[in-house]
Amino acid sequence: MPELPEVEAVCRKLRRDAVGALIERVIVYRARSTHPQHPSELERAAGQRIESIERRGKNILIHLSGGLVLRVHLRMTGNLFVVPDARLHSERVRVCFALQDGRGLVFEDTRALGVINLHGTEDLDRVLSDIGINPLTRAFTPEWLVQAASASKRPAKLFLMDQSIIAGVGNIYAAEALFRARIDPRKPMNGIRRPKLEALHAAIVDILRQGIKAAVIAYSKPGDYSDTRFIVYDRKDEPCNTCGRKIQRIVQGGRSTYFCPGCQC
DNA sequence: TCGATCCTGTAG
DNA sequence: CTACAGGATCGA
Repeated sequence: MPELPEVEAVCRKLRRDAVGALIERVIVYRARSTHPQHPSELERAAGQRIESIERRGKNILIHLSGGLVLRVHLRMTGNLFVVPDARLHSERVRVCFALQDGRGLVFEDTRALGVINLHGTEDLDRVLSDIGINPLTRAFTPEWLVQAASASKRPAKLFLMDQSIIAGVGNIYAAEALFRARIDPRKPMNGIRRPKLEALHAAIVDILRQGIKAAVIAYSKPGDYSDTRFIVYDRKDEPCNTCGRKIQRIVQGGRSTYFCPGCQC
């Protein structure tokens, strides 16, 4: 489920629902979800108030009183939201923060690959020191991308998905941005010419912004948010909207890459 | 730079 | 049954 746009949607909802709430009790149902910390570490959040919500790439940072920060990574199937009654939630909930008003902030995660940790402000910086540029800030310019590209000979798709370069782009939006910019996902980054990189820059920003809009709407409704269709992602053997050739699926870095062999060459 | 690994669920 | 899933980390 979550790449930058979906994580951003989760954060916006939490700002509305969770900020100001007092954490009364922490219940860890699945010890490994706090890896590498011991579940008891999380219990230090009890008695603290939720002051603000921040997003760094795909990380959700919940700033608490007392200088503590909860860091949540949703990985593949995680979700984080407030339920009206802390005692009533699904069996997929790995951690529950019981709030003083009776509600619950729950970390739900079907595949249980997600992680939730508690940090002091010092070691938070250390944990996040490897995070790349925020593609939705003014620092992310075409010039920045040209520079970064010149320093990497990795295939374009893997470059985009590297969280230490650009923070937040994942498998779907990488594929979509490359299609929009008509770049072959296998092409070494340092071999892509400036006009293409400028197009890629615009595509990344556009697609993420549009993704946030869609995700905010999807997350505001109950139920299923996986009904969105994409231009190339998950469209193996379907005809390209632009040229009609069949979308191809290849594997890069152990992940599926979808692209149009006609448009992206 | 691979491949395995952490997990559960769904589609074919 | 197998393949694959919107992520990241680890060791070879």
